[in-house]
Amino acid sequence: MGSIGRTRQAARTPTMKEVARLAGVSTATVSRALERPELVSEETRRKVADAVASAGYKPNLLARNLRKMEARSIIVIVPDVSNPFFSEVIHGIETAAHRAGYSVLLGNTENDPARERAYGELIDDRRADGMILLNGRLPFRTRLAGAELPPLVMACEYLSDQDVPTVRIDNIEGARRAVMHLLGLGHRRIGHVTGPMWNVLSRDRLQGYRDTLIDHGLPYAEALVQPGDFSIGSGAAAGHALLSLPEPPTAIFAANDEMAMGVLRAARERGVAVPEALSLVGFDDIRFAAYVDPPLTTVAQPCRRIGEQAMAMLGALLSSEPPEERRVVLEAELVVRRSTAPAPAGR
Amino acid sequence: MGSIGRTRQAARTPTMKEVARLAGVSTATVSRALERPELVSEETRRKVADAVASAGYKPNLLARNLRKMEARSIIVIVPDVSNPFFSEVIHGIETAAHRAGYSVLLGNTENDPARERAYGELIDDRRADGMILLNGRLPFRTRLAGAELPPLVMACEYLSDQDVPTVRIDNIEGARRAVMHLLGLGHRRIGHVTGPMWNVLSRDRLQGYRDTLIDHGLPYAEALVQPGDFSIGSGAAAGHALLSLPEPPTAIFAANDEMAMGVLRAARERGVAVPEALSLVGFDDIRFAAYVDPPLTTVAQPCRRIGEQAMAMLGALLSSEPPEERRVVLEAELVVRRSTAPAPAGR
DNA sequence: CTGTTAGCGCCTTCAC
DNA sequence: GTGAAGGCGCTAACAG
Repeated sequence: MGSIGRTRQAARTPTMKEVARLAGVSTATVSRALERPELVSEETRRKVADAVASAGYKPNLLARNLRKMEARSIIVIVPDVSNPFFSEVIHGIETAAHRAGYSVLLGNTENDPARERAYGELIDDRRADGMILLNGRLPFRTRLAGAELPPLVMACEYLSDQDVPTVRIDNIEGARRAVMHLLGLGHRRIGHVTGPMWNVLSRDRLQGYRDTLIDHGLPYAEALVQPGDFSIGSGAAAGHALLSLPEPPTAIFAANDEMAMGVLRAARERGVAVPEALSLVGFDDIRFAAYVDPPLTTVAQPCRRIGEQAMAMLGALLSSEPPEERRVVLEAELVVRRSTAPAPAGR
Repeated sequence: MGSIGRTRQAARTPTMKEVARLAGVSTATVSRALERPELVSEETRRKVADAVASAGYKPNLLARNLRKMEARSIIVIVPDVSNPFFSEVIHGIETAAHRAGYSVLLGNTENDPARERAYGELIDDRRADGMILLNGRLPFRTRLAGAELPPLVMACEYLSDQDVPTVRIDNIEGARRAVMHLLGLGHRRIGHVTGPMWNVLSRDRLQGYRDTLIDHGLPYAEALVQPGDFSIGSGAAAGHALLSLPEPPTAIFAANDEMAMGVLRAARERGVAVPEALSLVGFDDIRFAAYVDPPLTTVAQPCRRIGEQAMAMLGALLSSEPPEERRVVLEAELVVRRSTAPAPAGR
């Protein structure tokens, strides 16, 4: 096609060739002047800079990426961006990625394995160099062994049967701290609202709950453990179930903050005062945990830091530095607010 | 370099050329078989499909994107992903983008103009085809006129002095509905907590508040209007200020839900019962508005739909269809919960 | 220090 | 219906 057919649209956007012409050098030199100026003489560097400015040139990253065979972006696979816990982690990832010169692609999956896989393929497609998983399932159809795995880091969740680089907290220990706090306040009948049992985090928190009770010579009573699914509604249902027991618990540990809020609602609906008649501990410390009434005592996950560290680890993987550790476990701290109080004297 | 030097790494990932060889056709044919199968004979199509399968071939989108000069991705510029309101909108955007075959790049800016610009440049860089803005400032150094604007849609916010495609609600009307509700309950002293005044949405909501009062023959009293910045803390401060007035309001309309929660806290701290002694209306209807105590009456923005529509509009822009309308205004509905009640009889 | 050359992997006329 | 050829814009050897 001759210059006649060229549309205004296409004519816009100067290319490196034009900059080279303007500066009176070769494109190779322009390229160098831009990416490794130390290889270019002071003077040439200036000529190029001027040409770039006067042409309003911006390198075409599509071309650069093809040439270098890298996308300079990573994909974050997450069940639900609008979940306050995940969005905090993503915030951390984004910060670290930006710092490292990577863009963040968002893959919201609603827990649909098909969508997980679709996003996982972005790596084969070469549109993403690496991937951070905020859920506990690898997004591949076939079971890959360690060496075949693409650059990938799991954040929050983890896999016990595979060696996948991971950043998370110790959920068993977190749960232990929650229960210890309640025991320290004199509670002996402590209920638990679990997350979904297909989730490792739920299982770990349950285990932390049970182990701590047993370690302290208390019985593990199935009746005091109600299943939930991390939603507020499920927490409310579980709360009602526990509070209508013949001998209701004086304290409840919920496996996340949303469910704790549900329990709170159930307690209110039944006229059970928190913390006077019922102490309540959540998990995660999402943004609103401090603003319910009463403010929620909870096990705080360092969400942002988890995100930042996960990205840092992925960055190391991508530059094929051996990441210093493939399994980082951060501290989760109990934040005591006003939803917990000493056990009622009666019992 | 000969085949000797080829690393295992590079050898992996079959290219279209190899598929062509396997199928005994040209690369052009493979390309066609993949993208426009109707141009290829039944039989060739099958041969190609077989070759693709046996080679485990996946097209390299980096190359495709360069060739077609499009990135198939859009960038979402947002002040804070972990803000529950924004994350809902993003959720909607992501859903629509996925459906339309676009990837979503996340640009979190913390309201830093430099970062806004950095992300805005992704379009010049050709790493993004279009952009959705969740804040009210164009991310360009120079003031661009209409025709020069890249494909861009503003969601939630808008610019009054420029013709930028926009999806949002009518904030003046939303505020009016909030105040009408309070008036209908018999309140006559109604306070308002504003958002930051550099924000159009804040100004609109304030205007809706004032206009409605005046339309109903009530005075607009500066003392009843307290500035906030959309944060819970600022809401609490404003709440204290309003409640310590000689003649405190019997109702408060806060320009967003977080600030309403802050007011709620202030009321609690001062022993003012909500809704008995103080009615409270928020704005946005974020996820947790329904779960504070008492559940918050609020003006609900259709966050997801705003996101989806914004992406739909951007999609139209990108395929250079003339979008049907460049300014969509969605309905915001008042959701009445339990934080509002008839005005105390006394006054 | 700089220019020449040769593609990255794909798509798209243009002929046949 | 198919193949040959050219090139998207850039960078990485390799000479000079």
